[in-house]
Amino acid sequence: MPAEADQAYDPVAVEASWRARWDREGTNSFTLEELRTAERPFYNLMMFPYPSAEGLHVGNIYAFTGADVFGRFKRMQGHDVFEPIGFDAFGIHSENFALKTGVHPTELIPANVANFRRQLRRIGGMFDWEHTVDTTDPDYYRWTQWLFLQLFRHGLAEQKEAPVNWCPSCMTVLANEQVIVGACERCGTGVEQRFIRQWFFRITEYADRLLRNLKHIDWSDTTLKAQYNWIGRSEGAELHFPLAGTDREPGQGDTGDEPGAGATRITVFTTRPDTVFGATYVVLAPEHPLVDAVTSDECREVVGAYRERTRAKDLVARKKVEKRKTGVFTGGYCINPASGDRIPVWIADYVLMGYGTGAIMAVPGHDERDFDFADTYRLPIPRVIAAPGEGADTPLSIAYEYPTGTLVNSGRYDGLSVEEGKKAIVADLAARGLAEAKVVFRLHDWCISRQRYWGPPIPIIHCGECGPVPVPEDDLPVVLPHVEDFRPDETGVSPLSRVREWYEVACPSCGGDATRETDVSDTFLDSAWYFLRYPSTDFPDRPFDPGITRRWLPVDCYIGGNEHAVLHLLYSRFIVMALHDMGLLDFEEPYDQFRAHGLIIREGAKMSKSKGNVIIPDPIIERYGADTFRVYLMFLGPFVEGGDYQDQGISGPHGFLHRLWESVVAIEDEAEARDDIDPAVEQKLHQTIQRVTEQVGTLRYNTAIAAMMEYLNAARAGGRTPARAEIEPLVCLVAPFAPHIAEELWRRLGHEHSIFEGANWPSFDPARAAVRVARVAVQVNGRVRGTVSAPVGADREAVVALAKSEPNVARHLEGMEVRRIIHVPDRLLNFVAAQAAAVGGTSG
RNA sequence: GCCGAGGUGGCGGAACCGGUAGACGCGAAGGUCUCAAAAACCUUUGCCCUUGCGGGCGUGAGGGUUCGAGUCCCUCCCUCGGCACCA
Repeated sequence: MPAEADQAYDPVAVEASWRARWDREGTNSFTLEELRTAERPFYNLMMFPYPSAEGLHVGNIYAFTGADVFGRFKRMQGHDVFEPIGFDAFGIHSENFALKTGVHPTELIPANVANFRRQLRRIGGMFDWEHTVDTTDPDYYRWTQWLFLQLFRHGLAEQKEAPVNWCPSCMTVLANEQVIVGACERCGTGVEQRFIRQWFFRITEYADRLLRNLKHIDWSDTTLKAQYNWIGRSEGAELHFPLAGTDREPGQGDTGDEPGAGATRITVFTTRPDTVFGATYVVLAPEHPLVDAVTSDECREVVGAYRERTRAKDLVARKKVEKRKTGVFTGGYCINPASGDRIPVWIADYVLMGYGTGAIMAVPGHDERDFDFADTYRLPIPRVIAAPGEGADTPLSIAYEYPTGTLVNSGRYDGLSVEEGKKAIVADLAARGLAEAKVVFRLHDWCISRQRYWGPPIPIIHCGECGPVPVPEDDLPVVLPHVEDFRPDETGVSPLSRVREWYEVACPSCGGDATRETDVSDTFLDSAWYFLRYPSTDFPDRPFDPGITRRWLPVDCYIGGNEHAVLHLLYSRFIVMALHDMGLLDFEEPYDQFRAHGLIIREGAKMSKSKGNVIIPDPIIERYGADTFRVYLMFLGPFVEGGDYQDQGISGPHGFLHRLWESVVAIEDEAEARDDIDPAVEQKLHQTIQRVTEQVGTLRYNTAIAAMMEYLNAARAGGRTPARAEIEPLVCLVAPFAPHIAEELWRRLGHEHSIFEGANWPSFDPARAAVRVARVAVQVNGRVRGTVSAPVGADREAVVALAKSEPNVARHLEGMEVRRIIHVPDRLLNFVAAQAAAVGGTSG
């Protein structure tokens, strides 16, 4: 019946017609009723993209295809798979683009989103277009602002002073990525640090729980490790070093270590209190509040200059490792609480105010950075830990940092192990009020303030009388006002504060004159809860519906890039944990399973716009079709590791789909099943179903595709036409990878419904997959000398007999004495043999 | 510097739990079909020696354990990704 033209595989036509049918029939979308009643809900999430002007990047397509394959696979196994997509459209890139091209983000973003939607449809993702999210939509960010208010109410949002990168020429705050070797990326002016008041979420309160929960979530190993290291729990102690005056005036000791004039001691944090006898000086961060108090008059000028220089460094430079450490002596001294020695106080920019107490005790003998510093400034480097085989006087040529050994030069603690020393010293100092055991985390609080335009305004009103007052929830959203030119001006105030009718408001609490917060929030806040919104987009009056949320969350499978291994994933875990504690969610981890995918490179090189080697998907899809493109992307390497896109390689998958098409077309008109199923092909089919099922389930897509290719090759070997029962299951196996062609072939095989409606994933019969004859490798002294075929499970004697009758094996055993026989059933037989002893003499 | 991942044919990559290294695909060579081209199909393809049978070598380098190592252990080299001098 089909016309001649209908017989040839035309991917573009097939794909267009099936996309239309999916839309028409709502194949991939849920109604509210369906969301409420789905019996086997499976929430398949992927990281939503930033809709750039360049269009969908292959990296995005790679990630989405891999996630979509998994979703379709689950669906064919009978799950109700919800697979939403959205747009993470706020942020710095739109602002930059706008400043460069003059296109306002409010025009740019809708155009980009429209283009992304077109491209996303084209790649054949199973997206539910009835449930999408756009973070710049006031109907979305209204709830982002609501979320801020919940955190504020529960004491998890607070204002603190914090440093930012400031470009004095652009008069604006820069992100770390906008600072290029200490200069502004736009104008090249040197960047400096400024301290400004900003909003923080107190994620550190959750540090311990965020760390503990890592033990029971099913995530990629690398991602778990990254989170573990990022949170960075370290056990140690705070030690107090009483001030001891300057060179001129001796100090007097009392208590209290509050920063400022009255303070009389420096508190440091250390993980190695056992090395305290080796602390020969103390270093303060240049910003430390005690610097003024300890600095002597002689040193004041030098110290002031050094602090100036530090301030002039940008945040990126501060954190970079420099070989040569710098610092200056303050002229002040303090007392080592363990040894009682009077030791100098320095300041140096390798000590950061943001970590621990902003002060360290320097133990040059046992810390590499302190060693370098002491070496540079000729400070003493005593040894206080001896490794096995070393003594108290063994010279140190480098810092000995290993946490094992014995204490030396440490008074009455000599001879204790590192562990014992830690305990004893902290206990004794604590008894004298000079120490407390403490756990610190390297995780900082989450700064969500952005001094920018393109983001959701933070819903706070500042009132002279009442302080910061939350915007009443009924007044949400606080709509971002349209500012045509949001460039900063000489006034140095935020662009939002120039919109007076927006900026000036009555205080919701007292009614007096007040002003709105002009910072917008971090885009990481937008993405910290978007997965809660997707299934509830049908509800305009609540962020997430409790019933729907209970049915669909937590997310069953989340696939995304490891570039978000830390921040995004950690922040969303924190938000969910906080909402859980507020009683708004009944789970505390958002993602049951997370898998990080790899990166895709091209012809061995990283893709970048500047190199001009970026893959542009549209022409490839036009030429080969989305199905071929998808199969190729999944074939070129293990999904979790990424792979190398080689332009010519796509012809392999293309040919495969062609052959599959031809095999179906060759039999589609046949009335009923032919009877010529080849037993060998049948066996291979069952093996293939087994392999593909296992491998797709564990994201080993490349080998799953290889197995399918191998099977099709076998079914068509010698020009044979596969029978219907041989080819139909393959159509199903291919479907998650190449959904359009699978639908078309499924229809041609006589099925009315979509291949994705109903549990069409084929099952295999282990009995039919079982191998009956094994090929056993025969070795003589570990070298393969032949192969024999033996029935599966054949015993040692039988295999030995077969092996010995193999001529080449027999030849190698001639004149040898077999000492041992290793038999690995169904795999291998190894004769361990030596030259028979009897033969004397030599031979050439 | 630290953390993480990884080094296998001309190329991308396979290889269960230590058991025939190189599946699958690209590329290359030869062939079939065709007026021709494309597509498709068939054969060969790790390197070296050999007409053939067969043999030797071979998974970044060097050692080790083992009947047997791409896989386990030690030392070293290189590549990629991430980063925060975190005390």
